[in-house]
Amino acid sequence: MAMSDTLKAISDPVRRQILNLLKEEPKPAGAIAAQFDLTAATVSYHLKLLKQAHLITERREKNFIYYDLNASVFEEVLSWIYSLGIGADSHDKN
Amino acid sequence: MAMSDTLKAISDPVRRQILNLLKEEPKPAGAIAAQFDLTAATVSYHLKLLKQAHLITERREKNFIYYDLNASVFEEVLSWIYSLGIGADSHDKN
DNA sequence: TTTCTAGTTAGACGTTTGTCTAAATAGAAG
DNA sequence: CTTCTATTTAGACAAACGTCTAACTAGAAA
Repeated sequence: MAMSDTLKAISDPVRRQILNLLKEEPKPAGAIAAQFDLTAATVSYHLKLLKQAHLITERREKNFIYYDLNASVFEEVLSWIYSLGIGADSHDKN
Repeated sequence: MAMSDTLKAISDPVRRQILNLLKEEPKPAGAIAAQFDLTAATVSYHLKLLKQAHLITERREKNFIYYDLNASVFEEVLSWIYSLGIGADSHDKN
């Protein structure tokens, strides 16, 4: 179930771009929405799906809701991809 | 465009299972379809999407069409995931 | 050439998805 | 308390998706 949710979540380009935006630091919903030619409601819908997939977490501060990336859920996806036998390229952290 | 196609393709559980089936060796469409409670037409539809995403290749032999896994297209996906800053776990080939 | 076999293509149909507008909520500020 | 700000929720809707049945195609076999 978990991996299915993760892959469904990142199958949409808007949601992938949201993750890219959160790579550096947490951002409030408004700042995220400002990067797209979409209504705040639509971006909120995408944030909800990312949250349900545990790819982001939220934290309230003043009037703002900050969203933060949680890339750890990708572990399962990586394991699956590698189980298929990936090419000889190196994607490790060294 | 390429990564989008890849992620869209693997967002469906049937298509992921097809890739799992092809991990060991190429298989004809009929043998693949036999693993699912779906019509041959439906499985053919999934094979077409996987083929368009270059996740599989096909080769005709006698009356059969053999499908073979091409996991190399995952490279781009892996690069993106790692660019998000993944956890400390090791997924390399050593 | 006719027929059989493996698989695809076409068309229909219900479900899911992504988007919008309008209304609602939570909390900050006055 | 009232109002303003940031964001979500509800409802509607078109487009995309996954599935089926029926018809078609490519090639093997007889």
